[in-house]
Amino acid sequence: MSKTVLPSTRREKMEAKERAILDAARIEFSERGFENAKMSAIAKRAEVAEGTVYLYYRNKKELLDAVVAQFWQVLTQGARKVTLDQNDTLAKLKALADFHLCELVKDFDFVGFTVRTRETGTLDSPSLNPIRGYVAVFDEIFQQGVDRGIFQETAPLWVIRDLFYGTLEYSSRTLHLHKTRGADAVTQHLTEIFMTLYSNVKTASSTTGLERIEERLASIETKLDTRL
Amino acid sequence: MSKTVLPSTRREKMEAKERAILDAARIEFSERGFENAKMSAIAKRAEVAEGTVYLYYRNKKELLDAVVAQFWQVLTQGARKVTLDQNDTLAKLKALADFHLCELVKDFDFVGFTVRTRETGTLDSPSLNPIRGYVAVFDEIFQQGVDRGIFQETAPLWVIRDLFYGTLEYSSRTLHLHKTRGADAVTQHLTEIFMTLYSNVKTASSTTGLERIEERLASIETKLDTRL
DNA sequence: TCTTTTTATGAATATGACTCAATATAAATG
DNA sequence: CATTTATATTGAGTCATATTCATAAAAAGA
Repeated sequence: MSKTVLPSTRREKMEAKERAILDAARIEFSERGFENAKMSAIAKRAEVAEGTVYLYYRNKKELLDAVVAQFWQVLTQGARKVTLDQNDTLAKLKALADFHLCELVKDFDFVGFTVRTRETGTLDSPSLNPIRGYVAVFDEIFQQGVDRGIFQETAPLWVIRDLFYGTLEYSSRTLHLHKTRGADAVTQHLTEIFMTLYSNVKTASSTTGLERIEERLASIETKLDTRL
Repeated sequence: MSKTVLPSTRREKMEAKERAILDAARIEFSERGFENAKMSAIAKRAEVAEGTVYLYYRNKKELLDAVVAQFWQVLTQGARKVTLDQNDTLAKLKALADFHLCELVKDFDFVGFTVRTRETGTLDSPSLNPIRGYVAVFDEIFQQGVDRGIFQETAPLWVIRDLFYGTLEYSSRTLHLHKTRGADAVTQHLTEIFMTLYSNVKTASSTTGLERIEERLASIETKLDTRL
């Protein structure tokens, strides 16, 4: 029985060391980029010998993969959290878009790392799974919208998903280069697209168009009134 | 005067050598990727000594930059050609989208190379200019649409541009991984977006004034809601 | 032809990822 | 607790390859 109780000490030590290496690698990679990051520097930062790194990660590339995987896992947690705070499906999407764009601009380098990871990875390489988990967040929200009857799939889901993430990823580059511009405009626009393109609210009520317009105008008026 | 007439021989020789190196590099890079490409192999392919390469390009990275720049230049030519064949603005956009997506899937590696190039490049690094020239193709077409009165800028141009290229680039990855899926669905969908979102053709469809008003109201509402 | 300048060469250097025989540490055993 | 066995760590050494530089070849000029 001791085998299952005590080994924790030893295993814990190793796990701590693995974490230390991973953390050191994350810092080194994002500070210097992949090419310029030195394994020796990572080892020193993690306070282990150079050879030790290779006991935990087969090579530099695999170490990068692990760092990237961790990045997407953390991002997924954040996305889930931000998303749960919203009730409305559209608000969830907006929140996800804002979060995603903000994080990508902040940790811009990791997008590049991810591309590099993708280059060599096969279809079901473990390093790609965390990204799968991340994109699934969008899929779930959109699916929920379809279930609730407020969205309709006017195109294959993957097409819509690529529109969403593609726009955000590309915009993050632009925003990263031209720091002045606002991220709001992007997510705002994206939200509008989802409203006008996939929304299915025609059947929502049996009231006439005129009444609906009057209702909305009244709502807008009060909102504007309270604002000023 | 001989200085301006005869030097052509010498200069031409050098230019030919430079081209040979660039061509060799393009082949080597796309066959093996950046990391695995060997400078010695490039030199051998170009039939020059290893040191000669460094007379024309400061280092491996700069050689890659040159290859990437050439790639986008060629792409720009292709895009211009494909685009000029169309009269209708929307047809131009569709043609550009089809071309872009097709080329990106075909020469998928170069997208990765470009990211690598972007990583180290500053805002006006020469390696980024060819990409500028490329995205300008879209800008011109869209602007033309605005001028002709069939498009309206419901968002800043850069936002719309990023939607366009972002969607296509991201989709090219998906298509590259899952070869089975159709690229048509993507460009088709994108075209629809441009039709419904930016189109300004009052007479085109059977939409009533009521529906249009509702759409505008909806747009105003999201703007207000998401502002909070 | 001889001199000077430019261009090309590839052996030598430098760097950094990766290996492995030697060593230290921990667990198991008696 | 001493001893054996298993596991983990070390860092000096190997190897591959990008980059340099003294030297040579080629071209231009006189």
